[in-house]
Amino acid sequence: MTETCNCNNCRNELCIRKVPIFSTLNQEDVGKIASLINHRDYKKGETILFDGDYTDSVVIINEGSAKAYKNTPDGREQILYVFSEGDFFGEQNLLGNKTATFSVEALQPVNTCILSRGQFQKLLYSYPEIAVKIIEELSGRMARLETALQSMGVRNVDTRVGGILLEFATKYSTKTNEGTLIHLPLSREGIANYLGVARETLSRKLGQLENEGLIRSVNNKEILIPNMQAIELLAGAGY
Amino acid sequence: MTETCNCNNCRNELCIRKVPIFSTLNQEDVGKIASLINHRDYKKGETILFDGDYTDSVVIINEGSAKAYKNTPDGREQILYVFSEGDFFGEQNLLGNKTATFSVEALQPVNTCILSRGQFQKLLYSYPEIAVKIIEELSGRMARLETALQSMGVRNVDTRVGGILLEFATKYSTKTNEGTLIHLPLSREGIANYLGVARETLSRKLGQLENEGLIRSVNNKEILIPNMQAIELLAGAGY
DNA sequence: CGAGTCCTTGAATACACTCAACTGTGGTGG
DNA sequence: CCACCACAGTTGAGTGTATTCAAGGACTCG
Repeated sequence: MTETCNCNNCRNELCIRKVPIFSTLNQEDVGKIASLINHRDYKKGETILFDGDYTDSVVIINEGSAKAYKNTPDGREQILYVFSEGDFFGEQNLLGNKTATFSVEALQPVNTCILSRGQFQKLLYSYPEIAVKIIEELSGRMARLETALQSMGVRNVDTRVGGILLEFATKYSTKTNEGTLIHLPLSREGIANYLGVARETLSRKLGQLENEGLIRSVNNKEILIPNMQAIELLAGAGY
Repeated sequence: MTETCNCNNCRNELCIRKVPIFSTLNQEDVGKIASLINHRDYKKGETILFDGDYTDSVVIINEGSAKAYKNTPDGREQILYVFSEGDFFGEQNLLGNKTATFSVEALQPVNTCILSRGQFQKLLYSYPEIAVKIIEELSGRMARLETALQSMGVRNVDTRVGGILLEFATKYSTKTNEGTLIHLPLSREGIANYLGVARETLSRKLGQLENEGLIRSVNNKEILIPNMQAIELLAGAGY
């Protein structure tokens, strides 16, 4: 049980090790939990969870990334989260027989670890530290939502674009000698749906920022930021 | 310890009994926790927590209501939550030495129960069911935030106004023979800051809804909704 | 290389915002 | 008890900015 090999159990251990909420567990406990895990793969564009569906499992992203979104009454799609390795969802069903409050769709090929509600519940009672980790994780996620809500309230769209560049810079960037290179997790349309603006508006704003020299659009998946402070100023102080 | 009286401990027990997260505890445990609690009162308009301040305590609203908000870069105030009896905040500081991510201001005279971070942490490890309750509570709060975010993404302001009327109707209303009477927890300006629109815009929209017969503004603190389904339609389907 | 999808650019429109004046309301003090 | 003041809310007019609709350009993937 404690040796590394290619059996399902050990593959599952690798899966668990990636997830922050299990980071406090010792090897033995990891092994126990590993045996409870199921896996499922999804292709890019496939829907992992449908808004409104009943579900009784907690899903952990083991590999790849996914977007969580709600469809608005006026036919748009409001993106709420971009999940990547180690993120989980479905915890809202922990107690009652609740239905999903958003849809989740794979942005890339995704591999998931699945725990049933019952198993997950038992874990929480056996390992209070996991519950605390989850509270910590949820708190962080709420802080992000709160910031997003604040941002949506800002009239000035430039500020909001700056805000999302900052957010992406902290999560999806590498440093180069030309500046910070952001690897966009979403398409332009996706970013627009995350910001809650029209695709075209985002396009115009990014074009404008490029003209002003604040960003350099390397390709559709990468944006280079020569001077991060200028973006911070944009996001913070507005115009 | 288990007898009802007017001593501080027993007053604290009453306080605990109001809070859903402690609802699973037996009398003895309630007594133990009661001895850990401190109290503090706030006048209407007083700030209970300042955004950015360091704080090491979890605050539970025992009586009254309060708004949680962030100031936006463009000088507005974006309301995130309306807390009332039994709600708590400060749990984001559970683990690290974090600072507050929003301000909280009393909307009415408020009485709070205060637990220090250390005490609260111990509770979580001693009573896993409290942790589970908190996860449940946070999940609910996240669902609300997610819905709010979705709502903010909707262009049509009528829809958003309808949405907030529905939300208030579920939390702050009484049934009368004329329809559903909503007791507004916020002023017009507050509602506007909750929706992320200008005060004047909200005023116009409410006036319009009143002309159409969908609502009746009884006074600045109460709105009567004769036909709730019409509001649901407004919030759901847009125009 | 071609088809489809995603992205950009342009022009016109609509909608909420801003600024400003006015009305109502609640509270204080003479 | 009424006059006054401060504040919250409403209403009006004009402006700005993002949206919409439409067309053209540029990727990406087979």
